[in-house]
Amino acid sequence: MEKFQMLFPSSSSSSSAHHQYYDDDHHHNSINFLSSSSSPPSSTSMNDGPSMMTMGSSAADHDYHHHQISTNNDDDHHQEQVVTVAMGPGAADQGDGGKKKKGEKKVKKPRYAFQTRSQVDILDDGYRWRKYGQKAVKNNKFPRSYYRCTYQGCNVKKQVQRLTKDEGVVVTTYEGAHTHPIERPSDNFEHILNQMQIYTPF
DNA sequence: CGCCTTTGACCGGCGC
DNA sequence: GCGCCGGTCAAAGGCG
Repeated sequence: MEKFQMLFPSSSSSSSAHHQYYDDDHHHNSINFLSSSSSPPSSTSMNDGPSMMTMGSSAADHDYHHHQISTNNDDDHHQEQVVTVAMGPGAADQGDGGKKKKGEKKVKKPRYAFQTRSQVDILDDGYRWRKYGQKAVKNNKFPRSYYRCTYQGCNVKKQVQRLTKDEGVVVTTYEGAHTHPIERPSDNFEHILNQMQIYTPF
């Protein structure tokens, strides 16, 4: 998959983005915002990379944690304000997303990944998610969780995984884009997500 | 009672 | 062809 590093619009200068990342597989027009020298992308394949995150609803409500976006690269810096975003070609999901009906070729769906520093795995983005799986990940002691948006007709999926090396870092990978309004207004994390979508060439 | 998590089984792709 | 591996299904139970 392709990965890009993007700096969240923390407010001020967004101009200094020079991309040092590249997209692995397919280069489609995507965005890479990189700020400051961040580390190299997750070195290897997706094994250590993406994980699933939950944006669940009820669980996270009671106690909020502030998640700050940061970069991790399991090596050096784990406290930058950079987000790694993987973006693919536009859309993806809904029409055939991952499921192929007879004779259809599988289509790669774009994935959007970012890392956050948070004590809880579950970030609430305002959508409702239902967990449908959990698997152990190689090289990681923490399992990866798989979630799906419960909105009817919305096939957006999400994965969340915590890094072994830096327990404070949670990697969230989204697959597809929501085509319906957010069900529950939450904190401004939602806005960040929205901006990501704006940047996306859909 | 409805919605959600849990968990092992299952499946398709890929490498050997 | 077999086994690994990442991803998904579905039954059963939990919780508000």
